[in-house]
Amino acid sequence: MTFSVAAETIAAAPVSIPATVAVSGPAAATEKSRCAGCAARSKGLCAALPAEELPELTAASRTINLLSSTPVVLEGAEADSVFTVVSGMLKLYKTLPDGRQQITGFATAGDVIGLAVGEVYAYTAETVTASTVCRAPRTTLHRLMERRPAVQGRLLAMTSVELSAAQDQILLLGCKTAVERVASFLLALSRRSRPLPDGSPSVFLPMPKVDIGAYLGLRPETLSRVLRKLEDAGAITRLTNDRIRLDDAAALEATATLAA
Amino acid sequence: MTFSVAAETIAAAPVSIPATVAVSGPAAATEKSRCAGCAARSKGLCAALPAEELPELTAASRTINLLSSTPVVLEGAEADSVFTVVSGMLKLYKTLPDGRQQITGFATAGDVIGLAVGEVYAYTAETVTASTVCRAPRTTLHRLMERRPAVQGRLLAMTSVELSAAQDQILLLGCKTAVERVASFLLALSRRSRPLPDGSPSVFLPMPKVDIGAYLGLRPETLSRVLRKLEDAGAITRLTNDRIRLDDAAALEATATLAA
DNA sequence: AGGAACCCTTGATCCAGATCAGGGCAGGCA
DNA sequence: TGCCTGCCCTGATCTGGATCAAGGGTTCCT
Repeated sequence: MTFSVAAETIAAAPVSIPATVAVSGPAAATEKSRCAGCAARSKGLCAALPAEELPELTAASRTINLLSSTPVVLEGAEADSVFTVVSGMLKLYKTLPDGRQQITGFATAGDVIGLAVGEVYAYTAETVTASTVCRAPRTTLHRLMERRPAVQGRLLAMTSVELSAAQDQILLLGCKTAVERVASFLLALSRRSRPLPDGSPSVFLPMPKVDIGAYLGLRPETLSRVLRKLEDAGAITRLTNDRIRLDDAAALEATATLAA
Repeated sequence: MTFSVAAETIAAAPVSIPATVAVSGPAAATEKSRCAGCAARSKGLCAALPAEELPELTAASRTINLLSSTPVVLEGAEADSVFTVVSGMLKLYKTLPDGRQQITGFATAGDVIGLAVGEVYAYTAETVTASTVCRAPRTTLHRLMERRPAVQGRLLAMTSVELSAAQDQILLLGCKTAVERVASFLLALSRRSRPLPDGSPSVFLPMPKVDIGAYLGLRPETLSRVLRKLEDAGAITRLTNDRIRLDDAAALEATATLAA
């Protein structure tokens, strides 16, 4: 069963899946174009859309509010929809038959989820925090791409950036030690988030430690020990469980052994 | 220094780089369109080109024959050209400051090398065997994409496939054991090569063992031990140093623990 | 308030694969 | 012909991170 069924039939959703909080689709969209006011309008694929395409997209898409730990797409399921993250955070992962999981990435506002090469999704996507996503049929995306080369160009650019990030992750997993992996991860995240009021860079880690470990190819125990070591060395401070301040970014850079 | 300089000025090439054997470009192309008869005409990006675009591409591109162990693009160098592999095999790798190398992939006929997100190449590409590649200016590719959406679509498709492969590699590096990695690698390669005359699948491994190790995140000693274990178990036979026959693909599938 | 279910952290021990070391073989060159 | 340089294989040992085990904190539910 794909999540989309649950999204549209809230009452019938199995209790094992946390309930959708709200859905707004064609029925709820009394305004001319819900997309025009969307928080993700200027991000991801939608940034490549001229205003005149919005009404059709509004008609074809649905905005879905999700609690945390809710699957959005399932690895191996028929890939009939694509999703844009409006807010929140999701984890994308692949699973081996015996249950081992590898997180391939985290998706935030503007990221597109569910693009598939073949007929089925290549990974599972699940919310880490309460999130809002926008679902559109795959066919709508294809039609938009045919009509608007800019959309295809934008998708190519986004895919290329993702590919580059995936190759960086291959380097991390294939070559780097535990400390190097964690330092690289913290620095990469800090580049995408704004610094604290006092100017020092920080990172927000809403996901459990076991997920960060599954992303970095480490066990949560190892992650915990590495963070402690970095904290003892004065490179970071753990402000709360989900917020880390980078006190010595230069030291982190040095231990991250970034690619030339 | 980028390789392109060496390619066009053979006599001036430093001796440390094995010499280019032959170059055919505008000066050598007396025929109407060299591209029309190219071995890679039906592959990769060129497959998306209508015949009427070929003369311009022929005029803008150069075919380059290379000995083995010759760099084609260098990580960090200005990304002014893109290359299509016509024949042979190249390895693509990233390097850490201390010299550790991670091979992110091997490129064969039809593969495109040198696409960059930013201004510089994200990896080094170097021939593993004697190879023929075709070089074109990045601007030519951009012009073709603007004029022919099909080219952009093909590039998007190729990039998406590469991204999917990269995510499989992330799963391999993050989760799998040494035996599982080697079994997955052999099976993946066997799917792309034709079986032996007797019908059994086989793989051709022209690259040194240390390169296969650098691709799988293993030391060559470990790779050697794993291959011996698989051979003792009757799953494979090492016919020559660079050719392995898969005697029991089902057993390999089982040990590869492929993703669901 | 009690307690159940998670997380996170730390300590002790284990092991898969890295590292170190040495020997054999094939191809290239003087 | 004989040396030399890579590459490959195998054995011995080491170690970084996994695994096993246990305690404490927080949140949510009853």
